[in-house]
Amino acid sequence: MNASIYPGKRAATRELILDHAYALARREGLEGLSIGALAQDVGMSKSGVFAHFGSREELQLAVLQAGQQRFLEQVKFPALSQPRGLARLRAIIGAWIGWIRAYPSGCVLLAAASEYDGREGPLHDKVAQQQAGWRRELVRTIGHAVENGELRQGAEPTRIAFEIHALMLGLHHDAALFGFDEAQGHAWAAFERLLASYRPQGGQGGAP
Amino acid sequence: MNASIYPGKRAATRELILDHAYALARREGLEGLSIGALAQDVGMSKSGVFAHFGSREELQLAVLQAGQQRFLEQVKFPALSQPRGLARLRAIIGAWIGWIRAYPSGCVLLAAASEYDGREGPLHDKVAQQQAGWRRELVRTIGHAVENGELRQGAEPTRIAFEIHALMLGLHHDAALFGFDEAQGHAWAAFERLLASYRPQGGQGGAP
DNA sequence: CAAAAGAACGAACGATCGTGCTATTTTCGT
DNA sequence: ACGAAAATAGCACGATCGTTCGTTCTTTTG
Repeated sequence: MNASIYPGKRAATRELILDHAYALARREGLEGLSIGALAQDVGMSKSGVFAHFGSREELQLAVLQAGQQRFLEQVKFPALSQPRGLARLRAIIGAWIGWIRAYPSGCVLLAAASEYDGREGPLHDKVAQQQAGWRRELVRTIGHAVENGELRQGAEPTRIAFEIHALMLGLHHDAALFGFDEAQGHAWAAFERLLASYRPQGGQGGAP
Repeated sequence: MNASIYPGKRAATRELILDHAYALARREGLEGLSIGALAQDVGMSKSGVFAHFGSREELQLAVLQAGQQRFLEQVKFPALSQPRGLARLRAIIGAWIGWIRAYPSGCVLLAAASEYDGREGPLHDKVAQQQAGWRRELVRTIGHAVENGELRQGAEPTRIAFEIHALMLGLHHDAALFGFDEAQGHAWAAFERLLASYRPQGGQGGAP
């Protein structure tokens, strides 16, 4: 009998390997991820693991891809149920904070951004593309909020996206080093203050 | 004849090694710093380099210490010529931004924070202590600004320090991935908007 | 200038790294 | 159930890792 469905064994064990690889990379970083340790963690031979990716770099790229998919599934997609604009932005931030709490030892994608920002090669390119893509998503949602009149006319979505992303970096940093709870309070308050200062009619700052 | 002064040869070559180690760690991260590569870079033998530190971990700790000293010399000490409060805070931020521009491939201390925040051991402790110490400095200077009446009474220095630190993390992130110039513009504007929203009488947000 | 002290070298260690190969086992269509 | 095909294991390779040890060169001291 053949109870297995489409994915087949190859894709299934590949997913299994990537699960373990993702967990390992969370602790050791993408650059600290070794095939030997991974194989032992999965319970396979080195060559068995290796054969699924063909090179260490391909494995690392696959981990990055898997991480991105998880991030989008946990942070972006749920927020799509909210109407475009401020509500969706709030949903994204909430889910993003939840994502950071779920991985207290650090987010693989962010760690990779820090590891590869100064080098060149496929890993750098992948990381840069991921970060740029996510930033674009943020900018688009903020743009919708401006179009809706939920944020002041003339507010620069690019600038606001930078500030929001910075807050999440700060939360990630503080949560890992000083504890999540206090950092979360700071981040939420800062986010609300940020929105307040970009509200229509109110607030200050921005272009002179 | 003995023209050499106090430091002696030992301390001198130790400094030389740390110079190269710091530069290497900037590219490869503290965890990617290997004694062999370092020795080749300095022009010494592996064992010669090794003898100066006794272990790789001690070398890494020494690099962290050297990085901290450079950071304080370039960012903190020059700002001490400014009067306590907002002026000194502005000087710190300016110098900090200059520090980030000077190391476009990434700051060793920040990279180390990202590398070791999820582990345990002496390196984690050192990184955590450094970050906590610097945060305390920020909080103190912001506290002076509040005492001076330059920031609104009741403003939480801890919270403001979180936001400012987050902005610098955002600048560091964006500068490395998307280019310094645009990121610098965002960071400066965000910093000024942040100060504006915490000014006495004006602004909004904060405690109800 | 000789003797003591310090610094750097060179070789070697066991371990692990990523990556090829060749068997062996497992899966799957027929 | 059997044979083709895919998946995994086993082994070996050169390289590099951190570390140790004994030797050699350089500096400082009496």
